[in-house]
This record gives sequence, structure tokens and C-alpha cells, in this order.
Amino acid sequence: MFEQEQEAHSFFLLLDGHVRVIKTTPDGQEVTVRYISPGELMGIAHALGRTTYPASAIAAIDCVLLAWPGHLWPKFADAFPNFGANTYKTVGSRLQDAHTRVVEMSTEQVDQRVAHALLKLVKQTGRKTDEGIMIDFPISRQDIAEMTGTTLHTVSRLLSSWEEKGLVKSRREKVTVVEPHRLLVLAEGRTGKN
Amino acid sequence: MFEQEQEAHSFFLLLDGHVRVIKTTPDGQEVTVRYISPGELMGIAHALGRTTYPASAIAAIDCVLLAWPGHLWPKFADAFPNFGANTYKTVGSRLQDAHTRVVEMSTEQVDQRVAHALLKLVKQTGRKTDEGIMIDFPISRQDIAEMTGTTLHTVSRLLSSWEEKGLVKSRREKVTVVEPHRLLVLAEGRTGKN
DNA sequence: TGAGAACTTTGCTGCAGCGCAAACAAGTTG
DNA sequence: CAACTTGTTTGCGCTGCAGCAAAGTTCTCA
Repeated sequence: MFEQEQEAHSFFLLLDGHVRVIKTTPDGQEVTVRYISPGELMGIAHALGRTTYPASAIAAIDCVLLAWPGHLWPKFADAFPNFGANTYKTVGSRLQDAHTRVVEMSTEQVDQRVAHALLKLVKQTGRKTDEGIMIDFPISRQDIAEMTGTTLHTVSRLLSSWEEKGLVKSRREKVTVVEPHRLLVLAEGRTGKN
Repeated sequence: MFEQEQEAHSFFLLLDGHVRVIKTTPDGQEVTVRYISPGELMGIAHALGRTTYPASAIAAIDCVLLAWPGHLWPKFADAFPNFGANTYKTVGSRLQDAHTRVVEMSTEQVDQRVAHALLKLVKQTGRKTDEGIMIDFPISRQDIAEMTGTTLHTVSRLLSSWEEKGLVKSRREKVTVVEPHRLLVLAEGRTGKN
């Protein structure tokens, strides 16, 4: 969709689908920064006073989106005061999210981080099914690993063990949370011991 | 100075000194989000569309600052267009910083993170001395640990070993970087092995 | 329908770094 | 200057989780 460091030629509004935003380190490792859901703006480098994209965006599933050339940004912000105001609120809440991520990465164990990540995805994109709440796009163990700073192996092990306990159900590139509440307990848990 | 979750009564401009911004987890662990240097705005919850502070601020050393009641925020932004624009640029760059932190926490080892943290502090607040560049306010091992998501013990061990190698010099609550370049190599290093 | 690609599971091994504990500075205060 | 308080160092044991390796599954495409 667009690439890190590339000239920020356009900004987008996602109408349908899901987009993964990733950052790549010099040595090739990828870190998922966030997932974009329908209705969200993306590629808003201009709002941050940048001329290049700070990250890459990849469609997690087929998407429909509107695109405008970057140079329209100031005009938009001018012509529609609410547009500007809302954008800044968006940026603000992304800053919050990022700080939350930093705190999680600093203080939580891998299992808690993965649990939090799943809950976040479920909240953001969950679709109710008769088995529980399903994450509404294909997501691999690798993807989850890149969100939580771990390896696909560890994620696989965690999901297996949670499936045994009836917390989640997963097939290839699909995850369904069966018992959000118990998963939340696990995510918050570990007060000292456990 | 102000506390997390507290009503955002004021916003501030730091004139002199250094401020540590921290987030506290429900179970009492503290994570340092960033350090504020003279000339920077702080407590700008209002710019993010919030009414409470998202974090706590503590003077790392005696400070001089200007404070305005929060309700003046919209007036300021209105009356001085540059003020508003600049603020949003600030927020944007903080978002960048936060994402960088996330990437570092996800992909780097503890020693690299500590090295990066020291370099960042040196760049932001360093003062040249005849021994190297000194971080210009009292900073304990514990503080560094809270910036990097590790323990004071590990930080202590790292600093000791770096001191042996002549990379840094440290006394109680003081750190001087003697060889920034070699430290940078260490921070970036570890391409595969080493 | 069969070969290959992509994703997942699982066992085993090793070690970075945390937790604990105890001794040791270096300031600070009466 | 003696008694504290606060920060630092260092040793040791343990463990969470990464790395490696090798099957096993599911999907896709010719």
C-alpha cells in the first residue's frame, strides 16, 4: 500500500478491510505498530509534519479505500475545521496507545502481552460467532509474534495451551476468543506470583 | 509536579531543569516515558483531547517553569497559529519517539537498549566536560532501568563492564559517556552474533 | 490429484537477565 | 562523628523464552 521512508504522496481513508502497519529494522526484523480498521485515516504523515511515511502499510485482507494526494492535506484541514480537530485527536490517542505498548513491553511477560494483543484485536475487529468472538481477518502466529515482540513458536505454544484450557479456539490464520473474561484475568494477572 | 489521572488543570513550559515523565502500572511498577528538556511544553493533555494527565511528571532536578491554567489552551491555539502548529508537530515527533521505543523494546537486547538510552540522554541533555559528555542531571541506575525495561542490577553490571572498557565513567547518580562512538557501535551492533 | 508452498506444532537445549541477598559506598542530619 | 538513609556493586541460582530442528497440516495451483 505504501512503504516506510517513501515520499508521502497520499493519505487514505480505509472504508473496508484491515491494514497492518509495520516498521522494519535495518537488519530486516518487522514490528507491527498497529492495525487499522474501517473508518480510520492512515498515511497521515503530513499531520505530523513529515514528508515521508514513518512505516509501511500492508493489506491484511482485501481493502477498499479512498486516497487523496498529500498536497490537499492543508486545504482539507483548512476547509473542514472538524477534520483537523479530529485528526489531532486521532494522533493523540495513537500516542496514548504507543505509550501503553511501551509500558506493556516493559513490565509484562510474553503470555500477558499476547493475551492483551488478542483482546485488543477482538475489541477492535471482533465478530461474534456461536463459538465466541472471532478476529475478523486472517492472522498468523507470526503476525501475533510481531505485535508482541516474541517468536511464532512461543505464540503457537501459548495458543495451544490456551486452547486446551478452552480459552480460545484457533485454526490456520484464524483465532476465536471463547472466554474473553478468563483471558483478561490472565492478561492482568500475575500480581507478584501466580 | 502533576500526577497521572489527575485533572489536567494546567499546562507548562519548562524554562530550566529536567523533568521525568513516568507511568505507573496498577501494581506499582514505574516506567519512564521520556525526559523533558528546557524549552519543551509539558502537560499538554488538552492538545490530545484529554481532561486528565496521562502520566506523572517529576522534577529530576530543580526546575523553573511557566504554568497556565488549562482553559487558556484553546485561546492560545487560536490567538497564535504558530503555537498550535508547533504543538502538533511536537506531538507528532513524540509519537515517532514512542514507536521507536516500541521497536527497540521488541527487537533489541537489554545492553543495546541501555546504550541507546544513554546516547539519547547525552544527545538531549549532554554537557561537555574534559572526560567526555556528561548527562546533566542526577540519574540513578534505577532511573535508567525504568527507561529501558530492565532492573537496576542489570544496569549496574552493564555500566561497570563498560567502565572497565573505558566507554563510560559513572559515579553516584552521574553518568559520563567517554566514547560515544564505540557506545553507538555497541547499540547498533549485534548483527546476528557478537 | 499430486507436488509444493505456506503455516503450525512440538521437543530439546541453552543462556540472558531477573530475583534474591548481602555487603559496600556516599551523602545527610542531629 | 555517629547513626541513618539512599544508591551501588556483585555473587549465585533459577527460569522464561529464544533458537534450532524436524514433523505434521492445510491450502493452492498446475
